[in-house]
Amino acid sequence: MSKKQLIMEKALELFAKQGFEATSVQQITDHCGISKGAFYLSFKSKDELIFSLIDYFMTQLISDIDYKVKNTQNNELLFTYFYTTFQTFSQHSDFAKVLMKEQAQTFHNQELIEKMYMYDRLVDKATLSMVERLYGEEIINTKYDLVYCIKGLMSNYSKLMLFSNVPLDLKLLSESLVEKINLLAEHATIAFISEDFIRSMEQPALKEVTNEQLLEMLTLKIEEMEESIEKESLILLKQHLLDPSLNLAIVKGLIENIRNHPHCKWISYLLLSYFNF
Amino acid sequence: MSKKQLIMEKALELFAKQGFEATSVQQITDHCGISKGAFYLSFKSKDELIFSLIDYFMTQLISDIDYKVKNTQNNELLFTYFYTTFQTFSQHSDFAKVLMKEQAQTFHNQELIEKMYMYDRLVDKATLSMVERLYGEEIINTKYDLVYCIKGLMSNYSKLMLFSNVPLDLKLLSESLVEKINLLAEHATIAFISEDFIRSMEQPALKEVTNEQLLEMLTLKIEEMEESIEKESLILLKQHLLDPSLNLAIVKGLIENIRNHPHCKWISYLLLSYFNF
DNA sequence: TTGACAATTGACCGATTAGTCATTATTATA
DNA sequence: TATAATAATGACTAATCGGTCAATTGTCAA
Repeated sequence: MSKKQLIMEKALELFAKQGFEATSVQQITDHCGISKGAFYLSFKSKDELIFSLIDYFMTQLISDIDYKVKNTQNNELLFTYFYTTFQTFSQHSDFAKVLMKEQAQTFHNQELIEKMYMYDRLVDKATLSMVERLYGEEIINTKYDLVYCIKGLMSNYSKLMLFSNVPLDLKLLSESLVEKINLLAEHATIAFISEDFIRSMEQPALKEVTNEQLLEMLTLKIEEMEESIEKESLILLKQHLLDPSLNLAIVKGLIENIRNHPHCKWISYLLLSYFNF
Repeated sequence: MSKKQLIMEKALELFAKQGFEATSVQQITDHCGISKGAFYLSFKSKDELIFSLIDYFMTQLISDIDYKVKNTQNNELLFTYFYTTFQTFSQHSDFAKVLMKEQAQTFHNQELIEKMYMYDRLVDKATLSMVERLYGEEIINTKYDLVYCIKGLMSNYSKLMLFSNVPLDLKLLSESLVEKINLLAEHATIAFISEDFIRSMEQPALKEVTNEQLLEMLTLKIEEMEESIEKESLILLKQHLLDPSLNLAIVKGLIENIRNHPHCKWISYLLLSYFNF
């Protein structure tokens, strides 16, 4: 076994127990029986290690799911989907635990968050195409909800599987979920998640906007606006960004002034999030 | 506002954004505009702060849910359950985010993990009693699965609500979940989670609260409260605990008086279960 | 056996953390 | 106004972190 693999295996055990942030490089190297320096011969940083782990397992998981979805008869498809996923989680329970623990944006590395988000979307995509193939036109309104139900049930039962130490009957579990999802697909009528909603979520998450960016946008906007309360408000807001002197309540009011102007919606949205309103 | 409250509010904002571990005490005090020393005048450690936050919100949430479950007509119960929970999450979205982020055993403080586990079990308990009341004998085999489905769907849709920045139609969301759960309750036949399984997972949850504990809590609460109907009610309840003399109806009324005071939710929940209401 | 090179080590570094405490500022009282 | 009591401060400590690198050990052809 290469040193890299050794580190990945041993580190995964610790991450599953304690979480990524809570595990130090020293602990990992102790657990491997190597020195700290040796760690950095295999990985250039601790981030690169978790990056490798997530890439290694997620590519496998997603290609597995995708292959199964594409190459299974309809009558067995849903069962296969659940069963293989649960089996994979069961076989690689340490990784699954890490995934569960770190799912909610625990990482500080922006690149890693984006990677996780991308993998999540890929799973969604495979699930959606399965749902569409299985139920066709009859669930055209509720298909996104169906995907979210599958996700919700899977993640909750996975938690049960991973964090209870009782060995579970994964076939029975998968069958019970198949029954549930079939029921929902055939009889549920109220759609909550619409196509539009999905599209609005798909846009890249807003990065924290900087003072400089806001100033630049304000300057441009002020130039293009005609004399009005809105323009006056923008000017005051710009001055406040350059030299903060206004009461927060006043700032909020100024943003409120421009919030409904058709050309200022975006900038007011950014200002609101900049000032944490 | 007391300094303690200020710290709790400001810290919650940061925890929601960055997570508990990733937020330093220095950041919190900067955000409050106070010194680091001042923080330790209000809380004896960073752990005590997150402890207080979780206690403060979870006691409210659980007593709210419990009360709703006990005091809503069957035909509206499930909707009310979903709607109030989503509304609470929406109103206290920072706390809900912290809850989501830290749900998977991220904490290192053992006491805190146990506390979270206890609260989780209490929610399960309230949900189970709702399910039993709604569907009675017909779901006797699948009731635990039903509870887990409710949890899974709720947590997944809550994530959607909290981390998408689009305002959502919570009534529609609740209605769609009501439909789904009704379908599962009425038609699902395959049970995965058995009574035995639950029992094997069970560790001591809420111990029966004693007269002495209640007296102590009441004494503390009475001290910190301002003159009001609520305080008067607490004093009468304390006297009744020391020397039972009041009619049960009066006791129930007194508890009702304090039930909606934000600082009395937990104690009223404990009183209700103590008197078997 | 030697010497050149590669692999490995762990003491060390700067940064950051939770938490402390002598000092200073503020408020209440006489 | 003077004095005591209380509140607040921020420089400081000890510990831990990820990451580095001069020094040491191991390997193997000559």
